[in-house]
Amino acid sequence: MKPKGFVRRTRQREVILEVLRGTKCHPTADWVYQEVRKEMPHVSLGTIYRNLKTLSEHGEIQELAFGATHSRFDANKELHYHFVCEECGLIEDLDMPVVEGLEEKVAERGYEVTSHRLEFYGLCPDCANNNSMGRAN
Amino acid sequence: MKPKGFVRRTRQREVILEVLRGTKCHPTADWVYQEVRKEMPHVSLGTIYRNLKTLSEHGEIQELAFGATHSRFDANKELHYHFVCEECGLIEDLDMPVVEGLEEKVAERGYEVTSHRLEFYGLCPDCANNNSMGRAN
DNA sequence: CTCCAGGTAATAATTATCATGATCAGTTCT
DNA sequence: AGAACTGATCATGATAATTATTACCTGGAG
Repeated sequence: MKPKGFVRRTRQREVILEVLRGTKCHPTADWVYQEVRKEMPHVSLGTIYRNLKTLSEHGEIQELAFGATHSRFDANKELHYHFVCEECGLIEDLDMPVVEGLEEKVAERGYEVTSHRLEFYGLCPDCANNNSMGRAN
Repeated sequence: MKPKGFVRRTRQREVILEVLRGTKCHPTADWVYQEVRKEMPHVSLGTIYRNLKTLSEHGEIQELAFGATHSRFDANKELHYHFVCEECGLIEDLDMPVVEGLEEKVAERGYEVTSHRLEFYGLCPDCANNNSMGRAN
């Protein structure tokens, strides 16, 4: 969140952004690593982590922490909400409008609000069906 | 979330719950460990983790992941929202009412919603003041 | 006789380190 | 002006180190 001076323009940064923008899923650092390697077999995992952090500090992408285990990244800079399926782990963007007036309500309590996050948990349409009839696994 | 058979009632589990219920902050596993050790110097960190997981699976506590680094736990079982200060790391419960109709809106899209999470990010009242006048650090 | 605690070893994700190589703004040469 | 040179810095790749968490196993309590 703190744009430090200048960001040098490098090939690996470009590829990482490309990869992120080219997917609708919300990949982990390792997934990005595997993808970038297809185009650039010698990238280092450290470079992936370093750039993902840099990019999110500069607001080019969002870093999301759903489980505690690993972060996920999203090239969609706009504020939007997510659904997390507790069965299959799917994470999807929700095409619902941003709830208005939320941040104002919190600001009234003395906080200086810069953003908010909203996530829903449950079963995605697929898992909901498979579960209602006899057991998926 | 899946109550498996029976939970044996042990002293360490009691102390862990006591500790969690006796704080308004949202401690990490390690913090809980330190606290429990004051009363029970021989607890194992593994026991802390095992019980925190068991307790949250049984709905006695909530497990929260704010940053990606480590989980935090909350003895408050009721649905409520949080504020995270990006300056000092403070995490606080917000005493604002649960937003109605949210989960229904998502359910209309085919999902089976069981819960949701809402978090606000920004500066807490203290940090907001220190920052507006000349620099805290 | 099952479940749980302690202790330790093992994983998994992420971050730090460090020598080498790439990138950039300015300067000189033509 | 524009091409080539230069030094300062920032980024990369490879690996080691941390950190948080989980797995394993043996013995003991309910």
